[in-house]
Amino acid sequence: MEASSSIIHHHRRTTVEESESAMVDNFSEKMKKCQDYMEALEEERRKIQVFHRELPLSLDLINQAIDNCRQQLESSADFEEQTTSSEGPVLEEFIPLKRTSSSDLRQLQKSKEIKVSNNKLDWLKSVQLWNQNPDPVLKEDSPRKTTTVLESKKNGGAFHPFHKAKIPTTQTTTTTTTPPASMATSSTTETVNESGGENQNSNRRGEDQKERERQGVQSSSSLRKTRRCWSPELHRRFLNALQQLGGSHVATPKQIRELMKVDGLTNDEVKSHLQKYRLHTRRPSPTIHNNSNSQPPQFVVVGGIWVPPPEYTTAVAATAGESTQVSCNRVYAPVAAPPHQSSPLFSQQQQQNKKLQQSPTSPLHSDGKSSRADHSLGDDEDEEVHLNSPSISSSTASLAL
DNA sequence: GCGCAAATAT
DNA sequence: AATATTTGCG
Repeated sequence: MEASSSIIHHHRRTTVEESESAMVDNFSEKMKKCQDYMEALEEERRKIQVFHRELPLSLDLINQAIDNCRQQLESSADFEEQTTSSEGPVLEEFIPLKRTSSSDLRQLQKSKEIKVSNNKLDWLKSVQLWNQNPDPVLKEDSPRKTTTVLESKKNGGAFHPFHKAKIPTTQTTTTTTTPPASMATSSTTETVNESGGENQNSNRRGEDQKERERQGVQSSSSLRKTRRCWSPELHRRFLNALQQLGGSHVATPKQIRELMKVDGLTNDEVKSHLQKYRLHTRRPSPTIHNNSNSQPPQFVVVGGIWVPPPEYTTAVAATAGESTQVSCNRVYAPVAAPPHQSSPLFSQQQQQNKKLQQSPTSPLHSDGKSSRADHSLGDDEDEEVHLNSPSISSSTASLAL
Protein backbone atom coordinates (compact mmCIF):
# COMPACT_ATOMS: atom_id res chain seq x y z
CA MET A 1 0.00 0.00 0.00
CA GLU A 2 2.54 2.37 1.08
CA ALA A 3 4.22 2.07 -2.16
CA SER A 4 1.26 2.47 -4.31
CA SER A 5 0.17 5.51 -2.52
CA SER A 6 3.44 7.19 -3.01
CA ILE A 7 3.24 6.31 -6.57
CA ILE A 8 -0.01 7.90 -6.86
CA HIS A 9 1.27 11.04 -5.43
CA HIS A 10 4.03 11.00 -7.78
CA HIS A 11 1.63 10.48 -10.46
CA ARG A 12 -0.40 13.41 -9.51
CA ARG A 13 2.51 15.60 -9.34
CA THR A 14 3.54 14.57 -12.73
CA THR A 15 0.18 15.29 -14.04
CA VAL A 16 0.29 18.74 -12.76
CA GLU A 17 3.62 19.44 -14.15
CA GLU A 18 2.61 18.13 -17.44
CA SER A 19 -0.37 20.26 -17.72
CA GLU A 20 1.18 23.29 -16.19
CA SER A 21 4.47 23.88 -17.73
CA ALA A 22 4.41 23.35 -21.38
CA MET A 23 7.99 24.09 -21.91
CA VAL A 24 9.13 22.11 -24.79
CA ASP A 25 12.51 21.85 -23.24
CA ASN A 26 11.16 19.61 -20.65
CA PHE A 27 9.90 17.22 -23.14
CA SER A 28 12.61 14.68 -23.04
CA GLU A 29 12.85 15.06 -19.39
CA LYS A 30 9.26 14.32 -19.04
CA MET A 31 9.57 11.36 -21.22
CA LYS A 32 12.17 10.01 -19.01
CA LYS A 33 10.18 10.68 -15.97
CA CYS A 34 7.35 8.94 -17.50
CA GLN A 35 9.47 5.97 -18.22
CA ASP A 36 10.83 5.82 -14.77
CA TYR A 37 7.44 6.24 -13.45
CA MET A 38 6.21 3.44 -15.50
CA GLU A 39 8.94 1.19 -14.40
CA ALA A 40 8.22 1.97 -10.86
CA LEU A 41 4.62 1.24 -11.45
CA GLU A 42 5.38 -2.03 -13.01
CA GLU A 43 7.55 -3.08 -10.23
CA GLU A 44 4.88 -2.13 -7.86
CA ARG A 45 2.46 -4.10 -9.84
CA ARG A 46 4.59 -7.13 -9.59
CA LYS A 47 4.40 -6.87 -5.89
CA ILE A 48 0.77 -6.23 -5.72
CA GLN A 49 0.01 -8.92 -8.12
CA VAL A 50 0.63 -11.35 -5.43
CA PHE A 51 -2.30 -9.92 -3.69
CA HIS A 52 -4.50 -9.47 -6.60
CA ARG A 53 -7.25 -10.98 -4.65
CA GLU A 54 -6.81 -8.84 -1.68
CA LEU A 55 -6.05 -5.69 -3.53
CA PRO A 56 -7.94 -5.76 -6.72
CA LEU A 57 -8.41 -2.09 -6.70
CA SER A 58 -4.79 -1.41 -6.22
CA LEU A 59 -4.05 -3.56 -9.14
CA ASP A 60 -6.59 -1.81 -11.17
CA LEU A 61 -5.18 1.49 -10.25
CA ILE A 62 -1.75 0.49 -11.09
CA ASN A 63 -2.68 -1.06 -14.30
CA GLN A 64 -4.58 1.95 -15.20
CA ALA A 65 -1.73 4.16 -14.33
CA ILE A 66 0.58 2.07 -16.36
CA ASP A 67 -1.65 2.07 -19.31
CA ASN A 68 -2.11 5.73 -19.08
CA CYS A 69 1.53 6.25 -18.86
CA ARG A 70 2.12 4.06 -21.81
CA GLN A 71 -0.37 5.89 -23.81
CA GLN A 72 1.16 9.09 -22.81
CA LEU A 73 4.48 7.93 -23.95
CA GLU A 74 3.18 6.68 -27.19
CA SER A 75 1.20 9.67 -28.05
CA SER A 76 4.05 11.85 -27.03
CA ALA A 77 6.25 10.01 -29.35
CA ASP A 78 3.89 10.73 -32.15
CA PHE A 79 3.35 14.35 -31.70
CA GLU A 80 6.06 15.74 -29.71
CA GLU A 81 4.22 18.95 -29.52
CA GLN A 82 1.02 18.10 -27.92
CA THR A 83 2.73 17.53 -24.69
CA THR A 84 1.93 21.03 -23.92
CA SER A 85 -1.76 21.03 -23.82
CA SER A 86 -1.37 17.75 -22.07
CA GLU A 87 -4.97 17.16 -21.45
CA GLY A 88 -5.42 14.75 -24.23
CA PRO A 89 -3.25 11.90 -23.25
CA VAL A 90 -4.32 10.88 -20.01
CA LEU A 91 -3.11 10.84 -16.59
CA GLU A 92 -6.17 12.67 -15.60
CA GLU A 93 -7.61 11.40 -12.49
CA PHE A 94 -7.61 7.98 -11.17
CA ILE A 95 -11.19 7.36 -11.19
CA PRO A 96 -11.21 3.66 -10.94
CA LEU A 97 -14.07 3.18 -13.16
CA LYS A 98 -13.45 -0.02 -14.76
CA ARG A 99 -10.65 -2.25 -15.34
CA THR A 100 -8.28 -1.58 -18.03
CA SER A 101 -8.95 -4.32 -20.37
CA SER A 102 -5.57 -5.18 -21.63
CA SER A 103 -3.67 -4.81 -18.47
CA ASP A 104 -6.35 -6.57 -16.66
CA LEU A 105 -5.94 -9.62 -18.71
CA ARG A 106 -2.28 -9.50 -18.25
CA GLN A 107 -2.66 -9.29 -14.60
CA LEU A 108 -4.91 -12.22 -14.48
CA GLN A 109 -2.56 -14.34 -16.39
CA LYS A 110 0.41 -13.33 -14.43
CA SER A 111 -1.22 -13.76 -11.15
CA LYS A 112 -1.79 -17.32 -11.97
CA GLU A 113 1.72 -17.88 -12.96
CA ILE A 114 3.22 -16.53 -9.88
CA LYS A 115 3.69 -18.82 -7.05
CA VAL A 116 2.57 -16.71 -4.36
CA SER A 117 3.65 -18.75 -1.48
CA ASN A 118 7.13 -17.56 -0.95
CA ASN A 119 6.85 -14.10 -2.16
CA LYS A 120 3.79 -13.61 -0.23
CA LEU A 121 5.36 -14.31 3.01
CA ASP A 122 8.01 -11.82 2.44
CA TRP A 123 5.59 -9.27 1.51
CA LEU A 124 3.43 -9.83 4.36
CA LYS A 125 6.11 -8.73 6.59
CA SER A 126 6.85 -5.52 4.92
CA VAL A 127 3.51 -4.48 3.80
CA GLN A 128 0.43 -4.13 5.81
CA LEU A 129 -2.14 -4.95 3.33
CA TRP A 130 -3.82 -7.05 5.82
CA ASN A 131 -6.51 -4.89 6.86
CA GLN A 132 -7.38 -4.07 3.40
CA ASN A 133 -10.89 -4.74 2.85
CA PRO A 134 -14.27 -3.69 2.12
CA ASP A 135 -14.94 -0.94 4.40
CA PRO A 136 -18.45 -0.07 4.03
CA VAL A 137 -19.59 3.37 4.50
CA LEU A 138 -19.81 4.25 8.04
CA LYS A 139 -21.65 6.89 9.76
CA GLU A 140 -20.24 7.82 13.02
CA ASP A 141 -22.72 8.45 15.61
CA SER A 142 -22.70 11.08 18.15
CA PRO A 143 -21.63 9.46 21.36
CA ARG A 144 -18.45 8.25 19.95
CA LYS A 145 -15.64 10.67 20.20
CA THR A 146 -13.09 8.09 20.79
CA THR A 147 -10.21 7.38 18.70
CA THR A 148 -11.94 7.62 15.53
CA VAL A 149 -10.59 10.97 14.80
CA LEU A 150 -8.65 9.88 11.87
CA GLU A 151 -11.52 7.96 10.62
CA SER A 152 -11.43 6.54 7.27
CA LYS A 153 -12.26 8.26 4.17
CA LYS A 154 -14.85 6.05 2.72
CA ASN A 155 -14.25 4.27 -0.41
CA GLY A 156 -13.12 6.33 -3.15
CA GLY A 157 -15.08 4.87 -5.89
CA ALA A 158 -14.08 1.50 -4.90
CA PHE A 159 -16.61 -1.09 -5.39
CA HIS A 160 -16.61 -4.56 -4.26
CA PRO A 161 -17.84 -7.47 -6.05
CA PHE A 162 -20.99 -8.43 -4.43
CA HIS A 163 -20.88 -11.41 -2.30
CA LYS A 164 -23.10 -13.65 -4.08
CA ALA A 165 -25.33 -15.78 -2.09
CA LYS A 166 -24.96 -18.89 -3.96
CA ILE A 167 -26.39 -22.05 -2.97
CA PRO A 168 -25.73 -25.48 -4.16
CA THR A 169 -29.18 -26.58 -4.91
CA THR A 170 -31.05 -23.90 -6.63
CA GLN A 171 -30.23 -20.36 -6.58
CA THR A 172 -30.87 -17.74 -9.05
CA THR A 173 -30.74 -14.16 -8.25
CA THR A 174 -28.84 -12.72 -5.51
CA THR A 175 -27.95 -9.62 -3.85
CA THR A 176 -27.99 -6.73 -6.07
CA THR A 177 -27.20 -3.59 -4.41
CA THR A 178 -28.73 -0.56 -5.80
CA PRO A 179 -31.81 0.36 -4.07
CA PRO A 180 -33.47 3.62 -4.61
CA ALA A 181 -31.53 6.00 -2.56
CA SER A 182 -34.12 7.19 -0.26
CA MET A 183 -33.22 8.23 3.12
CA ALA A 184 -34.79 10.69 5.32
CA THR A 185 -34.67 8.40 8.19
CA SER A 186 -31.35 9.38 9.56
CA SER A 187 -32.88 11.31 12.37
CA THR A 188 -31.69 10.85 15.85
CA THR A 189 -30.06 7.56 16.03
CA GLU A 190 -27.48 7.60 13.41
CA THR A 191 -26.16 4.24 12.88
CA VAL A 192 -23.50 2.84 10.82
CA ASN A 193 -24.33 1.47 7.52
CA GLU A 194 -22.87 -1.86 7.31
CA SER A 195 -23.76 -3.89 4.39
CA GLY A 196 -21.07 -6.40 4.47
CA GLY A 197 -18.61 -5.41 1.92
CA GLU A 198 -20.74 -4.38 -0.92
CA ASN A 199 -21.67 -0.85 -0.90
CA GLN A 200 -20.79 2.30 -2.42
CA ASN A 201 -19.79 5.60 -1.22
CA SER A 202 -22.68 7.42 0.13
CA ASN A 203 -25.01 4.65 -0.29
CA ARG A 204 -27.80 5.01 2.09
CA ARG A 205 -31.10 3.46 2.08
CA GLY A 206 -33.94 2.63 4.27
CA GLU A 207 -32.48 1.13 7.31
CA ASP A 208 -34.87 -1.70 7.26
CA GLN A 209 -34.29 -2.92 3.82
CA LYS A 210 -30.64 -3.20 4.15
CA GLU A 211 -30.50 -6.39 5.97
CA ARG A 212 -32.91 -7.98 3.67
CA GLU A 213 -30.97 -6.81 0.75
CA ARG A 214 -27.80 -7.94 2.21
CA GLN A 215 -29.06 -11.38 2.61
CA GLY A 216 -30.78 -11.33 -0.61
CA VAL A 217 -34.41 -11.97 -0.44
CA GLN A 218 -34.34 -15.48 0.62
CA SER A 219 -37.86 -16.49 0.72
CA SER A 220 -37.22 -19.97 1.79
CA SER A 221 -35.25 -20.72 4.83
CA SER A 222 -32.76 -22.85 3.06
CA LEU A 223 -30.46 -20.10 2.05
CA ARG A 224 -27.49 -19.35 4.08
CA LYS A 225 -26.89 -15.86 5.26
CA THR A 226 -24.32 -14.02 3.36
CA ARG A 227 -21.22 -13.81 5.32
CA ARG A 228 -20.78 -10.80 7.42
CA CYS A 229 -17.49 -9.27 6.76
CA TRP A 230 -15.88 -7.75 9.76
CA SER A 231 -14.14 -4.82 8.37
CA PRO A 232 -11.60 -3.09 10.49
CA GLU A 233 -14.07 -0.41 11.07
CA LEU A 234 -16.58 -2.83 12.31
CA HIS A 235 -14.12 -4.55 14.46
CA ARG A 236 -13.12 -1.29 15.92
CA ARG A 237 -16.62 -0.63 16.90
CA PHE A 238 -16.75 -4.03 18.31
CA LEU A 239 -13.70 -3.42 20.39
CA ASN A 240 -15.02 -0.14 21.45
CA ALA A 241 -18.18 -1.64 22.65
CA LEU A 242 -16.27 -4.33 24.35
CA GLN A 243 -14.27 -1.80 26.13
CA GLN A 244 -17.25 0.07 27.30
CA LEU A 245 -18.82 -3.05 28.54
CA GLY A 246 -15.82 -4.02 30.45
CA GLY A 247 -14.17 -6.70 28.45
CA SER A 248 -15.03 -9.50 26.19
CA HIS A 249 -16.00 -11.71 28.96
CA VAL A 250 -18.58 -9.65 30.54
CA ALA A 251 -19.90 -8.19 27.42
CA THR A 252 -22.74 -9.96 25.85
CA PRO A 253 -23.58 -10.04 22.19
CA LYS A 254 -26.68 -8.03 22.50
CA GLN A 255 -25.10 -5.33 24.53
CA ILE A 256 -22.24 -5.14 22.15
CA ARG A 257 -24.43 -4.92 19.19
CA GLU A 258 -26.32 -2.11 20.72
CA LEU A 259 -23.26 -0.15 21.46
CA MET A 260 -21.90 -0.66 18.08
CA LYS A 261 -24.80 1.01 16.50
CA VAL A 262 -24.30 -0.68 13.26
CA ASP A 263 -27.43 -1.33 11.52
CA GLY A 264 -27.88 -4.54 9.79
CA LEU A 265 -25.66 -6.14 12.27
CA THR A 266 -27.34 -8.98 14.00
CA ASN A 267 -26.96 -10.46 17.39
CA ASP A 268 -25.84 -13.68 15.99
CA GLU A 269 -23.15 -12.05 14.03
CA VAL A 270 -21.88 -10.28 17.02
CA LYS A 271 -22.20 -13.36 19.05
CA SER A 272 -20.15 -15.23 16.60
CA HIS A 273 -17.55 -12.59 16.37
CA LEU A 274 -17.36 -12.43 20.07
CA GLN A 275 -16.88 -16.10 20.26
CA LYS A 276 -14.06 -15.97 17.89
CA TYR A 277 -12.61 -12.99 19.59
CA ARG A 278 -12.64 -14.73 22.87
CA LEU A 279 -10.93 -17.64 21.38
CA HIS A 280 -8.20 -15.66 19.80
CA THR A 281 -7.87 -13.60 22.80
CA ARG A 282 -7.38 -16.31 25.23
CA ARG A 283 -4.42 -18.52 25.65
CA PRO A 284 -2.22 -18.35 22.67
CA SER A 285 -2.49 -22.05 23.02
CA PRO A 286 -0.83 -24.70 20.97
CA THR A 287 -0.69 -23.61 17.44
CA ILE A 288 2.47 -21.80 16.86
CA HIS A 289 5.00 -23.16 19.21
CA ASN A 290 7.74 -23.41 16.72
CA ASN A 291 9.68 -20.82 18.51
CA SER A 292 13.18 -22.02 18.22
CA ASN A 293 13.05 -20.82 14.71
CA SER A 294 14.69 -17.79 13.44
CA GLN A 295 11.75 -15.64 12.74
CA PRO A 296 11.20 -12.89 15.16
CA PRO A 297 7.83 -13.40 16.65
CA GLN A 298 5.05 -11.73 14.89
CA PHE A 299 3.18 -11.47 18.04
CA VAL A 300 4.01 -11.38 21.59
CA VAL A 301 2.43 -12.78 24.57
CA VAL A 302 1.88 -10.29 27.21
CA GLY A 303 0.53 -11.44 30.43
CA GLY A 304 -0.80 -14.47 28.73
CA ILE A 305 -2.56 -12.57 26.11
CA TRP A 306 -2.01 -12.56 22.51
CA VAL A 307 -0.84 -9.30 21.21
CA PRO A 308 -0.71 -8.86 17.53
CA PRO A 309 2.10 -7.20 15.75
CA PRO A 310 1.87 -3.51 15.44
CA GLU A 311 -1.28 -1.65 15.35
CA TYR A 312 -4.11 -3.06 13.59
CA THR A 313 -6.18 -0.08 14.02
CA THR A 314 -3.67 2.28 12.76
CA ALA A 315 -3.05 0.49 9.61
CA VAL A 316 -6.67 0.33 9.07
CA ALA A 317 -7.10 3.96 9.41
CA ALA A 318 -4.49 4.50 6.85
CA THR A 319 -5.93 2.17 4.37
CA ALA A 320 -9.52 2.41 5.13
CA GLY A 321 -10.18 4.52 2.17
CA GLU A 322 -9.21 1.84 -0.16
CA SER A 323 -11.27 -0.99 -1.15
CA THR A 324 -11.03 -4.47 -2.19
CA GLN A 325 -12.84 -7.45 -1.22
CA VAL A 326 -10.09 -8.83 0.73
CA SER A 327 -10.99 -11.34 3.17
CA CYS A 328 -11.62 -9.42 6.21
CA ASN A 329 -9.62 -11.52 8.42
CA ARG A 330 -6.94 -10.82 10.74
CA VAL A 331 -8.66 -8.04 12.33
CA TYR A 332 -7.90 -9.01 15.79
CA ALA A 333 -6.37 -6.50 17.90
CA PRO A 334 -6.84 -8.19 21.06
CA VAL A 335 -5.99 -6.50 23.95
CA ALA A 336 -4.16 -6.86 26.95
CA ALA A 337 -3.82 -4.29 29.43
CA PRO A 338 -3.68 -4.71 33.01
CA PRO A 339 -5.37 -2.11 35.07
CA HIS A 340 -2.56 0.28 34.84
CA GLN A 341 -2.41 1.91 31.57
CA SER A 342 -0.02 4.58 32.34
CA SER A 343 1.04 4.90 28.82
CA PRO A 344 -0.09 8.25 27.64
CA LEU A 345 -0.91 6.76 24.38
CA PHE A 346 -4.24 5.45 25.23
CA SER A 347 -5.28 7.60 28.03
CA GLN A 348 -7.49 9.77 26.00
CA GLN A 349 -10.47 7.73 25.27
CA GLN A 350 -9.64 4.82 27.32
CA GLN A 351 -10.58 6.24 30.60
CA GLN A 352 -13.92 7.64 29.95
CA ASN A 353 -15.31 4.30 29.32
CA LYS A 354 -16.56 3.01 32.56
CA LYS A 355 -18.20 -0.15 33.23
CA LEU A 356 -21.62 1.10 32.98
CA GLN A 357 -23.14 -2.20 33.31
CA GLN A 358 -23.05 -3.04 36.93
CA SER A 359 -25.70 -0.54 37.64
CA PRO A 360 -28.02 -1.28 40.52
CA THR A 361 -30.65 -3.04 38.63
CA SER A 362 -29.07 -4.90 35.91
CA PRO A 363 -29.26 -8.58 35.93
CA LEU A 364 -26.56 -8.93 33.43
CA HIS A 365 -27.40 -12.34 32.42
CA SER A 366 -30.86 -13.13 33.31
CA ASP A 367 -30.58 -16.75 32.60
CA GLY A 368 -28.85 -19.32 34.54
CA LYS A 369 -25.50 -18.55 33.29
CA SER A 370 -24.19 -16.10 35.67
CA SER A 371 -21.27 -18.39 36.02
CA ARG A 372 -19.36 -16.24 33.69
CA ALA A 373 -19.23 -13.21 35.81
CA ASP A 374 -16.42 -14.41 37.90
CA HIS A 375 -13.20 -13.87 36.17
CA SER A 376 -11.55 -15.50 39.03
CA LEU A 377 -9.54 -17.57 36.71
CA GLY A 378 -7.71 -14.48 35.93
CA ASP A 379 -7.64 -15.25 32.33
CA ASP A 380 -9.26 -12.21 31.08
CA GLU A 381 -10.47 -9.78 33.45
CA ASP A 382 -7.56 -7.62 32.75
CA GLU A 383 -8.57 -7.38 29.24
CA GLU A 384 -8.55 -4.00 27.81
CA VAL A 385 -9.11 -2.74 24.47
CA HIS A 386 -6.40 -0.83 22.91
CA LEU A 387 -7.64 1.01 20.07
CA ASN A 388 -5.25 2.62 17.97
CA SER A 389 -2.84 5.22 18.29
CA PRO A 390 -3.09 7.66 15.64
CA SER A 391 -0.02 8.10 13.68
CA ILE A 392 1.06 6.33 10.65
CA SER A 393 0.76 7.84 7.37
CA SER A 394 -2.67 8.28 6.22
CA SER A 395 -1.30 9.04 2.89
CA THR A 396 -3.46 6.53 1.30
CA ALA A 397 -6.42 8.37 2.46
CA SER A 398 -5.91 11.03 -0.08
CA LEU A 399 -6.28 8.40 -2.63
CA ALA A 400 -9.90 8.32 -2.14
CA LEU A 401 -11.14 9.73 -5.30
C1' DG B 1 -30.47 -14.24 24.68
C1' DC B 2 -26.02 -16.80 25.60
C1' DG B 3 -22.15 -19.82 24.78
C1' DC B 4 -20.40 -23.81 22.53
C1' DA B 5 -19.39 -26.73 18.93
C1' DA B 6 -20.49 -28.67 14.41
C1' DA B 7 -21.18 -27.37 9.71
C1' DT B 8 -19.90 -24.56 5.99
C1' DA B 9 -17.83 -21.21 3.16
C1' DT B 10 -13.58 -18.98 1.72
C1' DA C 1 -5.11 -26.89 5.53
C1' DA C 2 -6.57 -23.05 8.04
C1' DT C 3 -9.93 -19.65 9.18
C1' DA C 4 -13.96 -17.02 9.41
C1' DT C 5 -18.91 -17.20 9.79
C1' DT C 6 -23.20 -19.38 10.19
C1' DT C 7 -26.16 -22.75 12.31
C1' DG C 8 -28.02 -25.75 15.53
C1' DC C 9 -28.54 -27.07 20.33
C1' DG C 10 -29.08 -27.02 25.21
